[in-house]
Amino acid sequence: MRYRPGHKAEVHQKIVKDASCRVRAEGLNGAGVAAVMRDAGLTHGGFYKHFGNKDALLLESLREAFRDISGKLARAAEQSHTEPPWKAIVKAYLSLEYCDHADRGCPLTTLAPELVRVDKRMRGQIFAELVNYKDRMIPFMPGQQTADKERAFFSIFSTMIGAIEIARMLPEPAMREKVLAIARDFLLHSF
Amino acid sequence: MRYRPGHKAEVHQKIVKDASCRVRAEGLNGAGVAAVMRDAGLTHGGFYKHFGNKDALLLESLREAFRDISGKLARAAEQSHTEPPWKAIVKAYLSLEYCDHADRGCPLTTLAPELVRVDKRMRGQIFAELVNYKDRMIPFMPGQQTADKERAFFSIFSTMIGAIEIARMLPEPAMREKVLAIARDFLLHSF
DNA sequence: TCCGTAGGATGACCATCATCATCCTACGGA
DNA sequence: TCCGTAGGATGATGATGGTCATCCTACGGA
Repeated sequence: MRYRPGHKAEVHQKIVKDASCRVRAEGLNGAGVAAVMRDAGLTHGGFYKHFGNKDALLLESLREAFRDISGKLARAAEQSHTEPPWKAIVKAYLSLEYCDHADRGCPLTTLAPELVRVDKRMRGQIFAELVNYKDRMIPFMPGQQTADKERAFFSIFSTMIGAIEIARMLPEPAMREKVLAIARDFLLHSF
Repeated sequence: MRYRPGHKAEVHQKIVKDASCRVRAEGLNGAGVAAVMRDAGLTHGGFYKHFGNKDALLLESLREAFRDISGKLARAAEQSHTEPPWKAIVKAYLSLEYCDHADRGCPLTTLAPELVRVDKRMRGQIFAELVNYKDRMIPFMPGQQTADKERAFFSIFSTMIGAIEIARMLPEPAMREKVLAIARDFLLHSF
């Protein structure tokens, strides 16, 4: 073989990671085949040696995005010893950092409305990722019983997603930070 | 002239209304020139007799969408005599009706992430629409001073937008209604 | 009656994009 | 040394979509 073993897997992972950023930064069809391959230093033609079709890449890059953000949030929650884990998650999620760098943040804040419109086959897979995300966050949520935690999850994440989306529409950092702060205060005093 | 006076204005309005539904239902590039003109019973060629370019239509259809939803919400608020107006708004916004018919609902729930990515020129115009929307809703918000009402606006609308987006990703009506109910209860007991 | 014109239709152009057939190349095994 | 092949490159194809030049048509005014 021309390349050492494992090389293809590495390239594959690089493509997926790049695509997961692109898709979060520019939307579902910001991750065109040519653009994604260029990011990886390749040309568009080799794409189909790695993926059956574009949807396959889309699904993998979404999975990567969910894995990425849920990992980051879980880490923030676990490293917080002075306050409840859910508060650490709220503070991390509603930071200017994630607001201004969509490509590192939660895919729901950039893609939720678009994900509703993909074809049914893939919507099932995406739904599974969402359930996964929720299950990964539930242990950190406030409340005693699982039902309480689940209610908290939906309330908290709804607010955070909406707040980030509104903030991103505002032209000045100070305005964005203000909206984020309002949502943070609202949530932190609500449970 | 071939048509009675006012005919062109009527057709123009019809195109804009159709586009405002299409854009909410299928995203910014679901409102292609050909599709929008077909909706109006015309062919794609006549488009440029009505609009300078596609962005002009986009802007007009967004304006129409904001006008549409803020009118509906204001009406709901004003017709509510047994409860505070903001509660009527929350119940209307978080109804299965608007959840399942994106084309009649708030453009932010379908378009917010996409609007962040349009070119800078138009982003300014869109920001103005957002401010307009807020100013139209502020009088109905809970709180004494304007600052309180503004904080309430951002908290309430963040939660509502996020809740609708999450609900729309769920495959079954019962699941969607559950998420909407959670967000409703959360908001209605928060102010 | 007939001409000018507004509103719309036809058709073409160009760009972008997903997809894929085909070609190229350099390494490992024989 | 040399051949088979995996990984990637080139380039073509068809679809879609925005844009616009040009054509068509029927009404109002003279």
